[in-house]
Amino acid sequence: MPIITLPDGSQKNYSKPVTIYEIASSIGPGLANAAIAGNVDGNLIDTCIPITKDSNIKIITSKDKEGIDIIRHSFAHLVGHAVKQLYPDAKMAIGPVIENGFYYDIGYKENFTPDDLKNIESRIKKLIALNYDVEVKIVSKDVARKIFSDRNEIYKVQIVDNIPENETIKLYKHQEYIDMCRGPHVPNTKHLKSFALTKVSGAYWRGNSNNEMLQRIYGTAWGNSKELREYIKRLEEAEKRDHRKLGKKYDLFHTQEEAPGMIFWHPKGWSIYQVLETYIREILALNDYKEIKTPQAVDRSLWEKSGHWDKFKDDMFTTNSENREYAIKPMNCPCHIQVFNQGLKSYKDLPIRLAEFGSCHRNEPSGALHGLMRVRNFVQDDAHIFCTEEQIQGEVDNFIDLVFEVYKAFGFDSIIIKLSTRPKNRVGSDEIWDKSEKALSEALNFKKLEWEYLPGEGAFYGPKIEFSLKDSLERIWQCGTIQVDFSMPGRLGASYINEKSNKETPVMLHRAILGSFERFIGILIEEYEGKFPTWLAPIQVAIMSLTDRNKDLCEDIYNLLIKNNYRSVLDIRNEKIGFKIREHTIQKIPYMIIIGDKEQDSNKLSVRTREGKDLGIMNFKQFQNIIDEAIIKKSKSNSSE
RNA sequence: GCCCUUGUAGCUCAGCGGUAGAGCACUCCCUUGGUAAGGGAGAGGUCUCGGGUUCAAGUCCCGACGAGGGCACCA
Repeated sequence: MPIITLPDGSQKNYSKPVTIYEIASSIGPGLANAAIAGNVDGNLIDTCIPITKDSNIKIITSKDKEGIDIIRHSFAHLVGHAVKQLYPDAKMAIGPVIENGFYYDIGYKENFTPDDLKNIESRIKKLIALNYDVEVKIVSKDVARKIFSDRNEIYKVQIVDNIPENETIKLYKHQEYIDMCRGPHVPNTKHLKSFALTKVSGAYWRGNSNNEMLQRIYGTAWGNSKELREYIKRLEEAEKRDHRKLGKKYDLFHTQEEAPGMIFWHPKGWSIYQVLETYIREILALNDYKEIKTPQAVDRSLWEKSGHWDKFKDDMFTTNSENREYAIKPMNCPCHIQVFNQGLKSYKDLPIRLAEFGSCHRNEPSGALHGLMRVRNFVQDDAHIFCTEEQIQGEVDNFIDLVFEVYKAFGFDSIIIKLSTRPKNRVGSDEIWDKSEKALSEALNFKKLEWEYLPGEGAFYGPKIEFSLKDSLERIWQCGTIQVDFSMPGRLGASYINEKSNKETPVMLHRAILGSFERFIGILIEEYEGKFPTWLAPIQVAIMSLTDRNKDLCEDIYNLLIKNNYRSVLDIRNEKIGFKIREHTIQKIPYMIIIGDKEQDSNKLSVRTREGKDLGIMNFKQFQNIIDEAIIKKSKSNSSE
């Protein structure tokens, strides 16, 4: 005889098993009508499943986060219902919930187009309007297999076959359509209102590119139409921050057909790049790194020894000269070991930290290229630390601090940390991998950081910690990294003399703070929406004349600015001051100096910020104090705010 | 690499079988104006490239290349 405890602590006694729907009805018809599912002692269940024992329950509606996810999941089933009506030969595979929506993977003889999407969408609307009940049925594996094989649902049969033998299967019946799911699902399609099918794409069955490609239909769904509108609005706003759009708008860089995946940096974009490089160079010096420079193309024999030729031959650009084959370097590590190998090293020399702003080329698949984020030629703020085993922990600790220090300077607060462990395709013994993975996980735990494992995603020579950042559309990009490598130094003959006068192989730590300059700048553009903090801004000051009478003084001040290393632009065009201010504001130039007769007579400057704030009239020295403070603070907004 | 979409003036886009269009930017002229767009005139395009269909192709079809969204990949 179940005693049901509600979230407010009140209890209800039932003389027989009771369903969520019945409990909701006993509270009120409104709640019964809104009930999507129930949370029973932490587990979500359908509204029609009888509760047999004493439980704490909560009625889930579309106002709950879980409710929205259930709605999204049920929408996936509706895609199935609609698709099977329109395309009876379609074979449904999987239809999970994702962030903000859902998708369904479908096998079909033809590929779906946006027109198909429209048809499916309008059919879904018709089905919703029927307000039909969704029926739940719990069956055995054998029954489920029979149902799906009778219906020629080959993917569902495969999924059934992968479910453990003694488990039961829940079927959800949407009129003539039957789907399989852990559930719960909405009890009636009346709960399904605000949705849109957003895109079609191909997706490999079971995520394996050796398998056939299925059609994936993506959708978004929300508790009400307001939430849906807000979501679409958010997407549109995010798209405006796209670094590829802003790169054009602010004249930072471009790409063109002749060099896919490689960047033509324009003066303004290159200015950002150089400020970053200078900053990182300061950081390296403060942390006892030595900067080096190594060759761009190296004979294939070195890549054979390092293991790259074996693992990444097709992903390297190669070139020939006088019967020798060279690879354009895809990484700097083998070259750094060559530098280390020059001259005999003592344990007293370690750790040796060799840094390079190394330009690397990787022949990435064409479909992977993405603006500045994924390119074929990029420059890493790369370094390799040669050390003893005992020194690993300390070096990793210090590096993690360094990454946080640098990311903080850019205002990044949500850094995603993952530890990628041994992949299938790897070099080195299991013992070495155990040791390397442990070193990294212990360092993370020591720092009390939130992180998670990424099994099998490590580099072929060692595990890695990844520090990732999100772009404006919430896509995650790996930036910083530190990787433990017990293999490559040995393969390439690196050694030092230890305390007992014996030759020993050093451990090598691969590490990068920004990752690639290209990707990091891409993230920065989106993070700042083109409104770069003064220290990074490609143009820091615009100086403009009010009338032609003020041109000469403007030129003088412009020269004074550039002699003091302020990145400046002179605007003495015959245009109204409002027009000039508008243009430079749109270009997000932090400071604007206006010179008219008033300023000329008093030998002062009128200063305005890109935020529209009038800083008033001041002399050059006073302006310098203001801008210097902003530059030193690296702050996101002008110091005047 | 795979699936869908897409490629017109410097930029953003319209045109979708019948002599290439708009806005902004650009050039010139007038205007010298005090804090987010003053006015006028002009110049600017083998419509990504290569085939094909047609009396006629940015416009329809095929292919290549690039780009966008996914998938796979990401040392």
